[in-house]
Amino acid sequence: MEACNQDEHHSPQSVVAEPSVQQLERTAALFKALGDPARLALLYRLRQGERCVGDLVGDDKLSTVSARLQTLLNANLVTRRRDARHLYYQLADQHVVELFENAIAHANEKTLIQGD
Amino acid sequence: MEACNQDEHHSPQSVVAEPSVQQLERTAALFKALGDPARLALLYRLRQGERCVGDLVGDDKLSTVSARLQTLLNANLVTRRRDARHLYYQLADQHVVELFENAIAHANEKTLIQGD
DNA sequence: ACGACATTACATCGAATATTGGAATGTTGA
DNA sequence: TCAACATTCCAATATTCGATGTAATGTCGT
Repeated sequence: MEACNQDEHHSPQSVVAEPSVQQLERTAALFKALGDPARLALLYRLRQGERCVGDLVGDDKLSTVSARLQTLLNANLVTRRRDARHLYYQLADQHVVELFENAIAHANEKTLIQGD
Repeated sequence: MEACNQDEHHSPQSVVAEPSVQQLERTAALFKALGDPARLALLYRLRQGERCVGDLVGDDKLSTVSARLQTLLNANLVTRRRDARHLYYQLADQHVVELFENAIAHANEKTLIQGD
């Protein structure tokens, strides 16, 4: 069995320094939260500014949207503040937008061949 | 009910131009594939160069690792080439590394408070 | 073509996750 | 404090996902 070591370049560029198990888990959790079209759509709408839950309810149930926002909140992708009876959600930071756009770019790039 | 439009800044910066449903789905699929510690660990190991499946089997079953690689392949995160009986997997592009590192950075940044 | 080996494909099962209705919580204005 | 409203919490159900054993595929050397 074992017999195909390649070991090409020991690139010391782009150093992340051995991600720990915890780091991997956190990062995976972050990606997992991003891994749903409905949640991505929410994030996208939040790019235009903060919104309260009621504003974000489309055809979905309120509790559904609330749960999605909760997921994004747990992943630190959004923050929220209360104003009167409303809870306003907002993107956590510009970082998120970048991740988002990078991913869309990558996703498009890699699927050009297969036509849209 | 409906009554809390905010509409802050119509930021024309960072333009992704209305992601279509398909784009959202693809992007979500990409993130979903990244949303697992074991798969991230595989990607991390592939940063050092291409590896065949046998080399990547740790304590896990071969079929398990193969399935993970398949998931990454479907998401266009890795490519593979055949050499004799071995299939060598490789990161699809530098894009992937960037996404990965951005995410780790974000994940760390956002959890500093809670101690490691 | 045959036997050995590397890897994938399929089917299954248990675990994790999403959706949703309804009850509970918190906030406001009177 | 009470009524109305915005949102979350909880529990049940439905769906999706990951790990894995086994069968199948593909490749090599002879």
